[in-house]
Amino acid sequence: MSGLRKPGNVSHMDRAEPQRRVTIVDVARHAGVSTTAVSKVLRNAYGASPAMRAKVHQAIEELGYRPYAAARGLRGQTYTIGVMLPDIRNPFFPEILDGLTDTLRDTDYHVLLGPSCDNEKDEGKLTDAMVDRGMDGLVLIAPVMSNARLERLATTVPTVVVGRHTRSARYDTVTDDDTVGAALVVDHLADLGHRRIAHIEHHETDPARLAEMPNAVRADGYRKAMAARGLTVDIVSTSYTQEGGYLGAQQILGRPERPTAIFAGADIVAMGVLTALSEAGLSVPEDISLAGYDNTNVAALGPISLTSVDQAGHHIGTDAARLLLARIADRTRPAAQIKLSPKLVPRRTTAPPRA
Amino acid sequence: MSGLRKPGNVSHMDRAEPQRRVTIVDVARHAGVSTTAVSKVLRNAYGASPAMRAKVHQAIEELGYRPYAAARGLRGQTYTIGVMLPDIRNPFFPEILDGLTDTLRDTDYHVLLGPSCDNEKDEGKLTDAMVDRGMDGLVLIAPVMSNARLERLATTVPTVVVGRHTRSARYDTVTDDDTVGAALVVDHLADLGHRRIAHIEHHETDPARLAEMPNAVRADGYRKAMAARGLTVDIVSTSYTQEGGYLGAQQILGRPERPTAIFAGADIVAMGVLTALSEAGLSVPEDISLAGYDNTNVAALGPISLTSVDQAGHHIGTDAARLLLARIADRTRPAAQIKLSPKLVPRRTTAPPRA
DNA sequence: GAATCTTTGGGTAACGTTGCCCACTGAAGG
DNA sequence: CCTTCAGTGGGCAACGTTACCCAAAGATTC
Repeated sequence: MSGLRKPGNVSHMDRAEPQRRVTIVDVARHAGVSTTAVSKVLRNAYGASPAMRAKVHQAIEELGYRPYAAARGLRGQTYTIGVMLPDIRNPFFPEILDGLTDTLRDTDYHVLLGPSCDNEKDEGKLTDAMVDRGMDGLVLIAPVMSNARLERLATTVPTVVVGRHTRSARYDTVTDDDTVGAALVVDHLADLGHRRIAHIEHHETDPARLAEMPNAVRADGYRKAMAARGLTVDIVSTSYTQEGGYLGAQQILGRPERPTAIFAGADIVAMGVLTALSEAGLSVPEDISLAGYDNTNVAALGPISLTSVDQAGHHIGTDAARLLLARIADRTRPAAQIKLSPKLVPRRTTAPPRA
Repeated sequence: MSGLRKPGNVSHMDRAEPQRRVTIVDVARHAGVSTTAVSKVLRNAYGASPAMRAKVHQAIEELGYRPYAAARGLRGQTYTIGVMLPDIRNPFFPEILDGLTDTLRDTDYHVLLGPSCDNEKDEGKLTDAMVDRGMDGLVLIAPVMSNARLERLATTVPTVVVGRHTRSARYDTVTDDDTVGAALVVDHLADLGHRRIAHIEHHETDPARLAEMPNAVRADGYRKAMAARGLTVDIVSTSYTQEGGYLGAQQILGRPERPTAIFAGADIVAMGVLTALSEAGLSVPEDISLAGYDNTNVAALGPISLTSVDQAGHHIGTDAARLLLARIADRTRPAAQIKLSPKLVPRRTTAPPRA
């Protein structure tokens, strides 16, 4: 009525909810072809001529069309990878995540992360939620759920398990040799002259998981390495968190005979230990040596400079992504087990014990 | 053939892909009612008698039915909340996340997190992906995208913006007063006797964002507080990462006249600063004072004991969740702006300058 | 006792996409 | 000239769920 209309992008900003989503039907109409044709172009399936492809691509461009993943899900694919991890605060996991996203960046897949879940119930809820959302593949980092459940899950959706020392025909695994890693630390400390080396582990009671979870295997590696050196095992069970480290250290310091070195099962645990030691007025490594595990960024921090074990998180992530893509492409392929080797990174928190 | 069959849960473990998902149709048949009825019970909608509810619930139980969120998405709801954050390594964000998940725990909603995205392009991809997956609501933490895009996004899907100092009729916001927070630090240092106080900020050039992004507002608060004290502003621009802190500190130390205090715009930045200082053989706070921002767990760590500014991340998270739920329930409700106040937490990294 | 509500239940058409099929064309092969 | 076939395009029925209807029956009102 009142003069010329502007191309419409102004008016739609002022209305409450004017925009209906652009669908494949709109694209088809705009390009003057069938929806089937558009779908074929989208999935670059067989049966679309170059001319057709061009027409459709132009229409997609002009309309700003994006396929609706929720609808695709109903047909079987959502182009979504779900990642589950035990604790978002543990700085080791971002490394793995970076490896995953770097590898997945130039595929059609998107990565979505669940919030931290450190127990079987939360894991169940999260994996259910991911399956219910039609995710195409799952990466489970150090899951604690039962093997039966893991098998069942992997039968439902392509799955890669990271960190847990299991072997299954249904899912692939990427692990780092935690037995060797623990031995690296024990040997390092023993070589420095330490005899009383305590270990703070993440508590684990389930007999099945005792042989499988990275924390349990690490503790077992410690046990074996200590035994091989003829040293007495001294384990405190808390959790792989900063608080776990703090409490574990307090427990250790409360004893009549204090160890000369502490091997924390994870860097984040070592952080808590540092707080407890500092509160107790003990200095590292003069009064007590400390080693962590994971070689996270924090370990390299100047004032901390924590001796740790590197397990190449980024590499773990890229391997996991590759395995998952392969499994999505062919669900019947034989399951692969990738096992990586850890390296010791000595820093300033470990030194010979005071004479 | 060979003896009795076990109740079937063994055999299905051995086949490749036997399980078809239990659908609403199966439940309806099993309960002897219509699918409509089941749907009503699921959504506890009007028009289902108590007897009917009981029957359906029992069938759901017996069949182990879970609604397929991907299919629900096609009808409008996925019961999924998407969270976008700039950097998963920044220990401040897990606090917000905990607040979110705690509040959402006993609702039907699930939280899914995008991988870190620190630039406009990644943000665009992630938010598109979330919209395409039919998410019911989005929480954007310190997004850098343009205001126009933010408006458009919020028109498409219920959105809460955290940290960014914008006001819009389309989305709610939760922010902390960064101007005050910066002043708290400057005043604290100035009161201790410091005159040369440098600030490491997250680089920001876009004029629109200069007034909106928490980092920019923090820098501006620093500027104003310094001016109010008659002190000379000294800003180094890097990023809110550990590396940014490291590089920023190196830049500061390379100058002819060294400041007596550094105000890092985030705790994670302060961590990098600590490394650089330690490498330069400088001790904190004897040679130089250091303050961070966010009061993360690491700041409280014994050997670090970083003076910082607390902005109650958990509280921010619960507020954001509540606002989002309210907006999902009523998309036309007036937009709310919640502004929280920061508190200074003095620790051992700040002290009077050497005389 | 007729008219009007309220309660309870179900039928059905979407939502946006894809995979299976079939139809048509023109070229190659006998 | 008739068959075969690859290439190209489209019709259509799902996928699992929900919202909008309408129908039947019982309860209430005048």
